[in-house]
Amino acid sequence: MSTSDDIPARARDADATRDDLLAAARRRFAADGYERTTIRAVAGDVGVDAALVIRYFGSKEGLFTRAADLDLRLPDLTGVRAGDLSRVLVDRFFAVWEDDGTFLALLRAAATSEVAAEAMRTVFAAQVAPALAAVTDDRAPERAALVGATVLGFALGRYVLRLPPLVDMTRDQAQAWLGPALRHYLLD
Amino acid sequence: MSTSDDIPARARDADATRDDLLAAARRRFAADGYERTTIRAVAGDVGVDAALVIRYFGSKEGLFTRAADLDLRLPDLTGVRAGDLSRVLVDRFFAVWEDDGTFLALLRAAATSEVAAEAMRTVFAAQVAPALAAVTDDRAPERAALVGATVLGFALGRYVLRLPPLVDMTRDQAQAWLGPALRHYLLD
DNA sequence: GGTGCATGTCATCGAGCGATGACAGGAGGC
DNA sequence: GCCTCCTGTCATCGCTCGATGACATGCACC
Repeated sequence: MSTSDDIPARARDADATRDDLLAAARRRFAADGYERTTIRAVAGDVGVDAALVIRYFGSKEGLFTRAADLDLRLPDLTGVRAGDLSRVLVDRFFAVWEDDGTFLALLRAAATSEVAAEAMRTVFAAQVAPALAAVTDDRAPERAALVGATVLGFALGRYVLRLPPLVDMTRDQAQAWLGPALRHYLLD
Repeated sequence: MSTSDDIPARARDADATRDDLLAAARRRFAADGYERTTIRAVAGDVGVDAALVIRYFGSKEGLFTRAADLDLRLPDLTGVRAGDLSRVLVDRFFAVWEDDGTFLALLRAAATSEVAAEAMRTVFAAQVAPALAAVTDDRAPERAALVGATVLGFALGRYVLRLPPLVDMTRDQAQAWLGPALRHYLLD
């Protein structure tokens, strides 16, 4: 009896535990934001003691930094025809926002945390602006920022504020609405 | 000596104190977000004991609700020519965002607080959608949400994330960029 | 000029947080 | 079979926060 009803016997594998903690942290940061997310809750989700999180990531901020380390995997836009640009970008948008909580965690946290805001600026400078520079003639940083603001505004409305018209919108409808706006920012 | 070096002798005026507390709360909520704003800090800004805040507003959430009670003062758009619409809206945008911290407080808080998100939804339903319904033929809620997402995205990038290209933009430049996008959302 | 209520203060509680350091236990090397 | 790290736990600290209720103070009114 003492051996048969044990907890599923979590393997003593530090790497796996670290990955589980990062996944749980992303979910919590995305759902609750930075301040309301507690180390105890993240550890509890994984079934581990809170002190272990500190040991692995040093501090709550260290955990967040690792959990919000984010890669948009924007494709190379060189050679993509102007008419297809917005379609590619909106597709990418949904992949990033709906299949993984990382970006939502970063957005929620960025509203109140300067480190998160800085991380967001870095994403723009290192990923968005270079990708868009391949398809614009001039003012690439400005265009990238406007495209980013559009995308972030839509994500804010749909996933954070949950404005009903945006929540109910299908991907195709979003495509149809956002497409012309993105084309304007990229090409006009 | 005991009477000459007193503190400026705050008058015992409950209404004035309440107003001061609300103004201080707006500044704190706008700068720090909901969780990082403490009742003690707000009371300290006004030079008053924290217990008084509870007495006047019941709780931290009560204080926030009152501080974030917000009026966009959108003008009546009936009869405004299509070509002037976006100009009117962007002008209003800057008035709301740069002259008063209320909306910024609401945005920052909405990222992590459900009550704040609900307040934001109410602003859309009660103020933005009706105002825009006067100038659109159909799908007014959808158009209002898209206009709102545009405006919120721009504000997020400029005031919260402080993306350099958006921070450096003049009102006229913002006008020129956002205008066609807003026209698209309103009229296409 | 004293009395009573409105205004504001003080001391304190209980809870939850991040973080620390000492300890336990299992797996692998000799 | 024992020793030794690596992995994870436990007890606890120190702090801050929101909130409460008893107390002090000043103004208005009679």
